[in-house]
Amino acid sequence: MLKKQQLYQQFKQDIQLQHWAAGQVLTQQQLAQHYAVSRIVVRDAQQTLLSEGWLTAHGKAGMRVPGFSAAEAEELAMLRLQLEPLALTLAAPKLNFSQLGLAEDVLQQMHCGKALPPYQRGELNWQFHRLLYQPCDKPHLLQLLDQLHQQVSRYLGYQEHALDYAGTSADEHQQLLALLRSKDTTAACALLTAHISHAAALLVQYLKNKQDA
Amino acid sequence: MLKKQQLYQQFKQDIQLQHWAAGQVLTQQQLAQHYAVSRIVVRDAQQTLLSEGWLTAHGKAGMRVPGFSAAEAEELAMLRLQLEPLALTLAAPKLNFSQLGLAEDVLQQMHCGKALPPYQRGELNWQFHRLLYQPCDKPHLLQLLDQLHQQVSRYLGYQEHALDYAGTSADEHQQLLALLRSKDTTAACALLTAHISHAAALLVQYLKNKQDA
DNA sequence: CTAATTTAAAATGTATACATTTTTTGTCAA
DNA sequence: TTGACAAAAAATGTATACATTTTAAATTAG
Repeated sequence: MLKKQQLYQQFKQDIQLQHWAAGQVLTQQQLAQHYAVSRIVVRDAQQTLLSEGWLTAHGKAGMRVPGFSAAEAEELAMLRLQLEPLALTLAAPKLNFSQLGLAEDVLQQMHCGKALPPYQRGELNWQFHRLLYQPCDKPHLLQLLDQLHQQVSRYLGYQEHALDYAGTSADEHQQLLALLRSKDTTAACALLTAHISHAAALLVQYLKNKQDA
Repeated sequence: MLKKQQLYQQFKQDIQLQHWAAGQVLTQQQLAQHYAVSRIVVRDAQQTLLSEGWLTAHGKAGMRVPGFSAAEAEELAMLRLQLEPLALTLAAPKLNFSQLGLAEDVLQQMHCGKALPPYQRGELNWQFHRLLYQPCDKPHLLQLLDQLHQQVSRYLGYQEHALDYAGTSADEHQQLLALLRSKDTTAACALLTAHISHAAALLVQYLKNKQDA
């Protein structure tokens, strides 16, 4: 596999697991040495991670590991609420049973085996949602959603530790599939909206508490 | 100035002016030679342009200059309509007169001097809108909008040649400012929606005609 | 002691050279 | 002729070396 991609994944995962502290400033050389690759490889991965929000620019030299805030979590939820129901509305009429089957497979992977690491859980969760939106056939919309979920997944470490949300989330996912199978697009979108709001509210609440302490 | 940024701007502009034909496949070496820089510089610019949609991937080697389609123009308009009124709603209450003044300055630059090249006209147009949205204080929303307008600006060459829209557009911009000055957020959003729809409809119509011919 | 300027160190930008992968070309057998 | 396979060409990935820019430190003037 390409070193650039290896580093990209490893580094992203390390940020999510908070092996690099929020606020810390990192240099290309530091990372090149730490991960035992040349600076070129770091530069390539860096640019991608910057554009995806896993890193933020820090003056002209260095990149900063971004922190977490309730305000940001709230904004991301707002944007999801603005775009995901739209995607589902467009996609629902075109969803066939084989696609719903794929989504169900992902769901099973997600909830049967216990104790998945956060990055894997987040990956599967987005795979599930993505499969439902895919048939909307709007590449730019799907790309924006991919980006948003990159951001959201930064917070998944928190959700994992703080919230006992897995059970409710599983139920909501199953209900969503049932509504889509019965072609009740309106109800599916309403449920999706509630699903996103619910998850976001818990996360925001947790972050606010943590902020006070 | 950094060569990477020089190349980034020059190349983007060349694509917009269709000096590189849509569908054409370009290699790093080709571009490095053509623009007289090293491949490293091309790689850096390439990655940015890929993530912004000015180029698309083409297998494992080479990058393709993307084409234009009515469907894509329609999708971009849909996304603008979904996000820009939201941004304006959030920003309008916080807009002060000095900010509105800045916007008016941009408008003057845009419509007084005649015959601006397309990339400059597009830049100013987005500067105007961006100034109005800025106070919403939602970095991710603003970032998504920046991206969307990168895409839209790819089409600006067409708008320039095909549509005699400048007059109407100028009027709508002035009206929008007036409504914002009088703190009529609702009306401003309605006008913004009409403004985006109007411009998009003309562009889509033009592209559909061209597609038939 | 503060602030400004100079100097050294460190970090990033860029070019070149080499390695690996991918694409194309050409050959041969069915 | 067609298709599979092998070899050559071309393109991208990666490392190293050097240039430029940026940051930090040190020095000196006020």
